[in-house]
Amino acid sequence: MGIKLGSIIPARPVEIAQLRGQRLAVDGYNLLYQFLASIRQRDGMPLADAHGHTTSHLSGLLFRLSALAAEGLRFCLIFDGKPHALKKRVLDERRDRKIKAQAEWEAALAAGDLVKARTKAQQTSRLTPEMVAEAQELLDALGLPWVTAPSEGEAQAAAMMAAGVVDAAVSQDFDTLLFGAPRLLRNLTVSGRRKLPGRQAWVEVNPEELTLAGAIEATQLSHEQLVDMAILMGTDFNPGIHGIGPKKGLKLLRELGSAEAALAKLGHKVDNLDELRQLFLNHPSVEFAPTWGEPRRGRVMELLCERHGFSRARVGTALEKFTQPPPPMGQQATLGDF
DNA sequence: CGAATCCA
DNA sequence: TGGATTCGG
Repeated sequence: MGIKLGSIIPARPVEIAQLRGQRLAVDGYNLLYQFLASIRQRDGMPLADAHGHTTSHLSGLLFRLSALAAEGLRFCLIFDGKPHALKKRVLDERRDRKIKAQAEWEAALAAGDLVKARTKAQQTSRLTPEMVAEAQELLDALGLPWVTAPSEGEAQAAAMMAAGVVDAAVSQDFDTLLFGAPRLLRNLTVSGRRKLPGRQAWVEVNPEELTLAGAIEATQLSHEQLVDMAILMGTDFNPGIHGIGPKKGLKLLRELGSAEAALAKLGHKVDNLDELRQLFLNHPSVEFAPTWGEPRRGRVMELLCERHGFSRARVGTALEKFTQPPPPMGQQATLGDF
């Protein structure tokens, strides 16, 4: 899930139109998980085909990527590889939360509380290897490149940006910046206003851009010091110091300059400090230069329509968006322009 | 979630 | 017509 850095790192809103022509490295699990959690029916069940196989992730992937491809954005998906042994604690916690949510979902359904049921159902979301494999098959059929990282996908995306083969990383997690990605896009969706499942409430979710340079300027900390601050707060690889969040973490690093100094002052010890630092500053990655191709209509139709019962008309409309030229730059044409 | 549809 | 609601699989 990553680190809570939203309060101390500046974000600037970006328009989709400003991203035309850019190559974006998307955190694949992050994206599929969001679809799996959010594309659900009122009782909380995900979309499924006639055989009961979940299709929310495929629906989300096709319609999100086609809508953004129509705006001229190009995507490369990055999937996590083998998690580091130190991530076990986080993964175990995640699994336990899902088991608990499963029971609460069933209880809410039995009590007839559909709103609560949906919320709990979302928390049970689990991406299976089959779902990931089918999403990758869809990407192949769409002509979109993807790569599996040796370990953390966010580090792979950062390395690809450094190599100049993509222009930005797309993820909800701030960790991407700690892995050294110069530029991170969050909330990259099509529509702005989003209704909360509860009741009469909406939230604005607009795409925003964060940069490592912006984080460094705002905090007056180096990249290495930002990593030290995160280690004090707790990361996916270490539990952190109880009571240290973004505010105190920033203050400590500003005043003392390093995790060692901060730990000494707090009377705490982190045995594997250097190993933790290296996980962010020198994470393994592979060389990968993405290339983009045309969608193979037959393959997409076979996968989505024949195998999973998607509407041929809806899939056809989505496919056209990959080949249609993007609208011209600048403000949208209105009737007044004619 | 995005697309399609509904309706003041 | 566009904001709210429902559908999709």
